[in-house]
Amino acid sequence: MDLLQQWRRTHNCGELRRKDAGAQVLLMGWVQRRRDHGGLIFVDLRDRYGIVQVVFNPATSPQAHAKAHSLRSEYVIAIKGEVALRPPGTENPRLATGEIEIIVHELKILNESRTPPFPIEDEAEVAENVRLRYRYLDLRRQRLQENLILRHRAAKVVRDYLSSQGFLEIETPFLTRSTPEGARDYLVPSRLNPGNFYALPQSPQLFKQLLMISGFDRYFQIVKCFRDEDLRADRQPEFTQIDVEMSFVDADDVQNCIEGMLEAVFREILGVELKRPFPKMTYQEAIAKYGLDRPDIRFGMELVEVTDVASRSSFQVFTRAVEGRGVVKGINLKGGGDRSRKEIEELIEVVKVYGAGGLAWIKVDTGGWASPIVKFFRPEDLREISDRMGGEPGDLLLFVADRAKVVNEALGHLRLHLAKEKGLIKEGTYQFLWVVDFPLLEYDEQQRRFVAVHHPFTAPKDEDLALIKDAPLKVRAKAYDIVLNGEEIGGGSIRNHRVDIQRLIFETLGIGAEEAEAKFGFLLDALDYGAPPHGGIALGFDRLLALLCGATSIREVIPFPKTQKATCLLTGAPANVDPQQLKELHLKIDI
RNA sequence: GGGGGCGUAGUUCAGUUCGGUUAGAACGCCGGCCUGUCACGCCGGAGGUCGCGAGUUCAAGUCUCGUCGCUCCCGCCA
Repeated sequence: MDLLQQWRRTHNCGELRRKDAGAQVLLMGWVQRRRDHGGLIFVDLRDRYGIVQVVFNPATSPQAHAKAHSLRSEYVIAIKGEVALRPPGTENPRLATGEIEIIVHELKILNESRTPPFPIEDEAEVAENVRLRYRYLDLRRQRLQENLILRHRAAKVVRDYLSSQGFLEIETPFLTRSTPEGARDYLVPSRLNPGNFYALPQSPQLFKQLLMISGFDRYFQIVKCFRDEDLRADRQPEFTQIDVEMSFVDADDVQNCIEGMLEAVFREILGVELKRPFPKMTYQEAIAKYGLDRPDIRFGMELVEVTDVASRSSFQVFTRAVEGRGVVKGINLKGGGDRSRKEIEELIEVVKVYGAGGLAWIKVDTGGWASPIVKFFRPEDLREISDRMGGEPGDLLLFVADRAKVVNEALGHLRLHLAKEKGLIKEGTYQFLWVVDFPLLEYDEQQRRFVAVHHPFTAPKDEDLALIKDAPLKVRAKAYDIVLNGEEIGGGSIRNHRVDIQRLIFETLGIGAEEAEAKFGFLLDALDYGAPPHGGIALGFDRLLALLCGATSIREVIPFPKTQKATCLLTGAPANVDPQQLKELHLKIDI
C-alpha cells in the first residue's frame, strides 16, 4: 500500500469529458470493477460524482500495469495519468465520461478492501439486514447516495425558502421534560438529579410556542424528533420534521406559506410545477367520501352511503348493522363484474384487517343484479343502490356494514387496494390536499376520557367554542393536515394563545388544574404574559423525501435507520452498559 | 400485544408438497490464459452449523414444538 503524501485530486471521477482530452489528471476513488485482459487492464474508478474508465497499458507504464494486477473491488486508489479520447468504436454511451478514459502513468494503492459482502451496484437486491449490517457499503451505492444528496438539496431549499420569508432557524433542547399525552417518550436519566429523567422531544411543540411568546414571530427548524412507538415502513423511532411556527396568523396563512415552500421544493428538486392553491377538504368530507383522513384523490371510486336503503332490506347483516347504529357503505369497482366469486372472497381478507366481518357484493348486469344477497332486496331498492353508486353493467358493487369507523377504514383501504391492483393511480403525479376542520377531541374508550385528536394545545374553531361543555365531540379544531398522494406528510394547527381557553381544554381532557399546573405550568404562565395568536405545522421530512425519491420506505432516505425492533444492526444499539454507568445514574435493572 | 411473509454457499435463489444417493444454480471469490473491455471472455478450483435448540424417525434442509432475526400489516404512533 502507498501513502497519500503530496498527491491531491485534480478532478473527480464524474466530470471529465471529451474537451479534457490531453489533460494530465490525478484521480482518486474506489475500484468499481477490474477487467484484466492480461495485457490491458481496465478499471472503473468510482467516487460520488461518477465513474471513469482508467486504462493500465504495459507499454505505457509497466510498473503501474503490474501493480494494477493486484487491484480488487473497493480498493481505494489514486492514479496519475492523461485524459485520452477512447479509440473510435469503444466509447461507452452509458457513462457520462464514456467518451474518454485515463491512460495511467502512476498508481498508488491507498487502501485495500476485503471482498464486499454484496456488490456496490443499484441492481443488486440484497436482504435488508445485510444492507443494514454493512450500511457504510450500502451507502456507497448510487441510489442511496442520490437519495442523501437529494435530502441535502431539499433541506437547503427549505432553509432558503423559509429564510427568504423571514423565518429564523432556532434550535430547541433535546433534553427536555416528559409531558403526558401523545407518544411514549424516550427517557434519559439525569446523573446530577438521581431518580429524575429527561425526555427526548416527540416534537419541539412547546418550545416553538414559547418562541412565539418571546416574539420571534416566524420560527422553523429541521429537527430530529423521538417517539418510542412501534415502527412501520414510514415510522422510525427518530425522524426528522420540518417544524414551523408563526405569529399573528390564522390557518390559511400557515397553509399558504407551506404551499410556497413545497412549491419551491418540487420546482428545485423535481422540476415539477405544483398547482396552487392546493385543494382543501374537510375532515368530515374526507371520511365520508374516502373513508380515511388522508384521502388519495388521484382517482375516484368514492364511498357511497346506502344505510337508508339497506335498512329496508331483509339482509340481516345490513339490518343488524343499522340497528346497532352502524352504517352501510359501498364502493363501485368499475368493470369488476368479471371477478370470480373466489377473487371477490379474497377481498374479504383485505377488509377483515380493519375489523370488518365481511364484504357483500352485487354484480351489475344488463338484465339486473347478480349476487347471493339480491334476494333480500326489493328490485326498486337495488335500483336505488345501483343508481346512487353509478352502477353500470359490468360493475362490481362492494359493501361493508358495521360501525362507521370500521366501515370507513375498511372501505377506505379496500379502495386503495383495488386502485393499486387495477393500476388506477397514475405514477409520477403529485396530488396535494389539505384536510381541514378536524375534530378537536375524540373519546378514548380505554382511558374513558376525551383526548386531543391533534394535541392539547390546538385551538377550537371560534364558532364551536360554545359547544365544548355540552357537545365536546362536535367541536372542530383549527387543525389541518397536509396530504400528498394519500399519505399524511404533515399536520398543524392554530394554538390556544389565551390561557383561559387553554385551561378549558385541559379541563375537558380531564387534566385537573393541579396536574395542568404541575406539567404544563410553564406554558400556562407563558401564555399569561402576552402570548400572540400563533400557529404552525410540522412536516415529516423523511416521508416527504421518500415520496420525492419514489422510495417505499423512509429507511431509504435515512443514512443509518433502525430495524423494526428499533435496533441498529451496524452499531448494535441498544446495548448493555457498564454497571458503573448504571450506578452513577442510580439505576437498577429489573427484568 | 396480534396476524402474514422470509431465513439454504459471500450474495440472490432453487430444493421443503409427498423425509431417502455426495444439498444445487447464477453472480461473487481464488488460480491460470488473454491488448479494447465496460455484466469482458475462456479453462480450472475453493466455498454450506440449510438461523438456532429440542423432538419424531432407521433417516430431517424437508415433519412437529420452541426460539432468534429481518420485513409488511393491525393495535399503538397527541
